[in-house]
Amino acid sequence: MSQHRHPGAPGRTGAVPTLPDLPEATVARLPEYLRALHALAQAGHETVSSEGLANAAGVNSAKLRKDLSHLGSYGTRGVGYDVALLIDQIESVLGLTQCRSVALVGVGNLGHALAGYDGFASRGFRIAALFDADRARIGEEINGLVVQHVDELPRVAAEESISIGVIATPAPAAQAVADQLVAVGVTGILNFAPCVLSVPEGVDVRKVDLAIELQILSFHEHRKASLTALPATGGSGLTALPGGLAATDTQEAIGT
Amino acid sequence: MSQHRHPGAPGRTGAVPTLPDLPEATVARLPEYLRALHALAQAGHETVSSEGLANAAGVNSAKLRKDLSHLGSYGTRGVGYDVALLIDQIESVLGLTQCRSVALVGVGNLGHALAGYDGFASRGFRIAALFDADRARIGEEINGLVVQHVDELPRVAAEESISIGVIATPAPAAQAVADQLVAVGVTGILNFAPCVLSVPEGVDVRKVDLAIELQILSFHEHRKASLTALPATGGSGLTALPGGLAATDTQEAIGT
DNA sequence: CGCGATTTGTGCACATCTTCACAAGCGCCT
DNA sequence: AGGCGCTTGTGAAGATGTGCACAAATCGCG
Repeated sequence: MSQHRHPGAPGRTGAVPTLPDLPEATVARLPEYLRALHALAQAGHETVSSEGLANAAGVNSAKLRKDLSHLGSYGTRGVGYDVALLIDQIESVLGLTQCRSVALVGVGNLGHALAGYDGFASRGFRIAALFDADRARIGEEINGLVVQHVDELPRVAAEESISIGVIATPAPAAQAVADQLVAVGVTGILNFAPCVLSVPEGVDVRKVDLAIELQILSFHEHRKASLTALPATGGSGLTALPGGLAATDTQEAIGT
Repeated sequence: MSQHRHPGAPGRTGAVPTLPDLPEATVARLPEYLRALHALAQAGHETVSSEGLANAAGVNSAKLRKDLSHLGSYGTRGVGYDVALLIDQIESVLGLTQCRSVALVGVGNLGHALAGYDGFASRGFRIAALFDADRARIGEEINGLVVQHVDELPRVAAEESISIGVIATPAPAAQAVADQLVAVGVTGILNFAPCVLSVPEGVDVRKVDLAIELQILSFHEHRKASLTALPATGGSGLTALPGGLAATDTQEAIGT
């Protein structure tokens, strides 16, 4: 809305002509479907039913069909979905047809691991540059990339268009880094620092906090322990209903 | 629904006696509140208003009040919440009053980083043991812990109670590791491997997939690019509604 | 002691997400 | 060609989550 700084090639997009206005919950699951589809393709499947794909992705088949229906009708009744076609469609919707460049800021413990993680490259992301604020770390080479000072960010961003920034710094430094990323036109940030970031409108921030995930697990452990410790609470008729443990984006009890 | 807590249990002032049956969305936010509260306590605040805490945690104040109301009434109208009391309450609900032991399986690139991550210890989790299947890695010492073969898991689990297992192995090995963890009684698993795990009922699995987060960001980038590239679509009535960019668990546009 | 300023806790309406159940469509077999 | 079994796509209902707006409660002050 305010700043449209398009990187270079506007061109006409050969892919999806409409803006499908997907539900966020669906968007969050599409990458999982994509991974499952790639695995199926690898295994030689040409088509897959909603049941089969849902199984591979760890979701309900009805949910999967509804999700896919939002992209259009790319299945064949009585047969299933064409694996290759569906892969193309989902990649197109997710914008993975072009390789996106990622800037990683903070090459500490976690940053190191992220820089070496090959799961990024294998899914269409290229780590374009590594930055750190610590002068002692500058010049270090990780996975073929040389760590640069974070002040170099504007220069690097001018050379190649960075579409996503990853923050793997300590929490106190994260806000300043976010500001710098925004300043060079980055509108998508993946934040591993345990803190809240303030960004202007139009910039997306996704947060991954490893300790939070553990604490959520801890809650469920705590609750399960309490349940087993209370054999007969005086209350209601239903005691331990088996299906009641499922969590929101937690897979549970997918029996063999 | 309304569970009233009798304060009249003399001498029985331990941790929460009731099972509050919290909404999952609330549980997922409690750790964030906890982090914000610790920061406030560090800064010397004794009390905080819902507005202030909501701001520090990056959420709506109404949502925060509703979340906290599920734990009981621990605020004072006209004043706010007692920071120290609220910390105790949330930690109690999350089961963080006892230090939980974590077993980490897979000390590759990511596992190394996790083993060295101090954000775990600072929030009540202790990495109790490191495992790997690769014989070449066994014996390596990371952060004061020696990497053991994953087959040692039963022995170690017998010595100290492991409540949570973290899987940081390559995807093909993850299911086998999960099975081994379940076999020794682990009922909470944090999975970093990009695959779906099958576990028996009663075992919680939370998944963190770094590439998926990037792909979700990619979608939003793609969509924003499409929006700016299409000034006037001839078709439907609604074109670009400005408030439609917010994502589910994505913070966006928290203005100054 | 009462009053106003302030803030919590919550009922209610709205939005989003999930799940069920079934009609419509497709291919295969006879 | 026609019927039959299978699978998709979707309307509707239910579940869950969100946000507004306001009554109830508390403190400080005159």
